[in-house]
Amino acid sequence: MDDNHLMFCNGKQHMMERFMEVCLLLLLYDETGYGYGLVERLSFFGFSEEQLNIGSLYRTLRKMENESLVTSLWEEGGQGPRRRVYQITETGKVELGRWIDILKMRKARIEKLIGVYDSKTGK
Amino acid sequence: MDDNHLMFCNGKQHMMERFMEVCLLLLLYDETGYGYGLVERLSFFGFSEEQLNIGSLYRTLRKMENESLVTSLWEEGGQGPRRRVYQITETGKVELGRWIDILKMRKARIEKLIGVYDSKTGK
DNA sequence: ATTAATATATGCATAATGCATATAGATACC
DNA sequence: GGTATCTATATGCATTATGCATATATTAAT
Repeated sequence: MDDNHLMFCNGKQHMMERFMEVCLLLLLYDETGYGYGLVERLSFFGFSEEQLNIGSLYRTLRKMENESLVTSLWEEGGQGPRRRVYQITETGKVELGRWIDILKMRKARIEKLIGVYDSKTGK
Repeated sequence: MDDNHLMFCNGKQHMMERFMEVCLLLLLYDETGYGYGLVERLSFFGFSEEQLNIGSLYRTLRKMENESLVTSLWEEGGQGPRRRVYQITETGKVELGRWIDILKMRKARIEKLIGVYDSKTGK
């Protein structure tokens, strides 16, 4: 069972975009980024480039801007198509901190569940 | 910040029902259960009884039955209103095993993300 | 010219999910 | 006997999440 398959259960994908949001906040924490370029940087967090839904990525970024977690501006004078460059806000950093707390709790709950599973299946 | 609050970010709740599904499969792994009674047993996995959406619980159980992960029958001769009692299927046990794999990977990704956060914020 | 790569964005359908509400039997209490 | 409460299951509605397909435009390569 490869990593890609592990993101699925019952033929459906689950809960990628919200985790993506946290990864994006973290990637933007200390440097700016633009949609297409963030694809590569997201792969570090387990989003394979083939599997990643680029439409979701753009929509997530715009939604985050709408919630004032990031700001964006069109890059000046680069070659190639224009890039919308995103920067995290203070609100975004606070939100990231909240997400970290949530993820720590979620991790604890997962560990608890796995512990029960192992005890029931004798592993 | 209490546990309840930790389930929220930006005023919205996230991703409870799918995790609930895995908890339900695990709770039904070695004994049967019915909706209302499972509320209490779910609290072990961090679902507080006040906060838990009972409507979601029933819908999740019916959906799981629809997917052949569990079967149900009306309990015979108990006192009080009738109970729809659920039992896990072999399919459900296989599905639970798949979910455990997914949760292990998700846990690893969370740990990775927290590691990066800590390194960026100097904790 | 045509194709491919880079780059951003929207439309549509389905699933997830909180909140409110409906239904109904059993029990307690006055 | 009537009423409130607890137990128990279920549905309707609105919003959000999310995959898939598609549209648009610039630049580079052939």
